[in-house]
Amino acid sequence: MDDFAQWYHAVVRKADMADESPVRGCMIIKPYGYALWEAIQRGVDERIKLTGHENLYFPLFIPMSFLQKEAQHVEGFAPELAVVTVGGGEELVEPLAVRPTSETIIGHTYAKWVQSYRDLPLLYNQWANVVRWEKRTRPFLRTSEFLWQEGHTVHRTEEEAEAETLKILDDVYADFAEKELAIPVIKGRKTESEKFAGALRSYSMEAMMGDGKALQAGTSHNLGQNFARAFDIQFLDADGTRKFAWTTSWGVSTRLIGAVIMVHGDETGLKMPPRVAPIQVVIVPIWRKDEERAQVAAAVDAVERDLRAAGLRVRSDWREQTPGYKFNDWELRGVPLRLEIGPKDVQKDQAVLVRRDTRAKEFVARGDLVSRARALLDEIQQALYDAALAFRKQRTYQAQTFDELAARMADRANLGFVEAWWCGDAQCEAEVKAKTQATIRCLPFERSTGESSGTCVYCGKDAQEWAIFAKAY
RNA sequence: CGGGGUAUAGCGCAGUCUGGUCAGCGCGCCUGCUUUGGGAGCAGGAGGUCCCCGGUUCGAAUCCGGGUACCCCGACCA
Repeated sequence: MDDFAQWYHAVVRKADMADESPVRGCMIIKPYGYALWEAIQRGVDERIKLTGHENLYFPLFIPMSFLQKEAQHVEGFAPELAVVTVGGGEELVEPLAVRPTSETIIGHTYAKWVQSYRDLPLLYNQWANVVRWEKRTRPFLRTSEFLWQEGHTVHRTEEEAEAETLKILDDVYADFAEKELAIPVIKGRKTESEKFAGALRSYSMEAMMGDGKALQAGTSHNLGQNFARAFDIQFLDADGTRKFAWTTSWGVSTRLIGAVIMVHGDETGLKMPPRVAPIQVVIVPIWRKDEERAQVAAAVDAVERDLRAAGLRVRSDWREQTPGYKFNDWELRGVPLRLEIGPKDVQKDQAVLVRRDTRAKEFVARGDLVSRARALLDEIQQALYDAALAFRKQRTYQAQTFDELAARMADRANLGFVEAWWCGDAQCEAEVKAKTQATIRCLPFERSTGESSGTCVYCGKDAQEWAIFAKAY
């Protein structure tokens, strides 16, 4: 794991998650990777709906003029736009941008849908692909085209919009990341320089990867009235006056797949969190002679049926390779539980269960298999979370001075998060970034300090902001 | 967009300096037999625009010129 970047690429390829595409910066998501994405979609979509939102779909193409209506927004996205100028062999009167995100086209439409305070709130979400022309890409972490969901809501008051923004971060994103992906996250507010182009305030959940770098795993933005003003989203309030609405937007993407890989993986390969694992239990049959194969096959079929009936995602591997090959192969793919059945097991009416995370092996009586498998999957889910949290704690430091901060960021082998006071000045933030490559990932809601103020890690002046500095993906 | 590097079989590479048995190796793939509780063995086999264009030469993967693509480092990254 010395070269984390190399390890990451190798795992993505060997675990059969993705393939390279003929188009620069784009990727082909293969079935095993896409199955993980589908599990992510299920978990996130369920929570989005439980919090009162509905799905809809907006077009891929956005008139260029729309993007230009919000000054900061266009400034933020202009460099990475893909633009269509020809359609049907003819030059377009107005070029169409391939959506980098849909605030503008949705804002344009919401202006028509919102007339009265009785129309509010509007709580919609879409699952879509977006395109951002990136200079440097990495599978799942940053690709020119990626899949995501983007929620876009409209509210009557600032308080309501703020509450929505935070609810998504807490009840949808962080809840999903921690309970399903077994990834502990730090929730917090983005600084002015790190916030979404056009937002009033941005919030994010940050996770620590296996190399100590931070990954923004989900963001939620209170857009204030910026887009409402740009697109004229107004409503007649109960008091008879016309007011600009308050909007929010929020998203998680296929980047979460990269997070799963980088948080849980080890020298052997992936470790899929059981709750989202495309395959939770893989059955490897073992036999020598033909009559053994027949007996083993009967046992495997019966076990497979039972596990499936219990709601588990199971696959039996009848490929011609040797058992040893299959063990390694499924460990590389991160399947949480392996179940072996051979002639000896058939005779004893048992099976062998092996955990991917600890490789602990146990013999389980045929009748106890389902309950034992379930229990082990729960244990693995918890163990992955615990290990990730322990790692993050071990790699989280505090710094009083810039020298301490810089030293931490220079220590590659022990890279991690550094917590420190910050005066709030963007200049200090920029200087730290220029000198150490570390950025303020967020101003965490939960502070690991009892003090309410201190001195800025860079300039030494009075500081009220407790910040998390880290190198980021 | 700056600095460096690479391009030869599906993947990873050798060969290039010094032009001529250099179209090669490992893995993978196909066929057969033997195997199978931690990455099997043997035998046979398929697979190439040596990135592209042009030049030098009797002869170019190899030398020269131009182009393209990709990788690494930096800058950028809502």
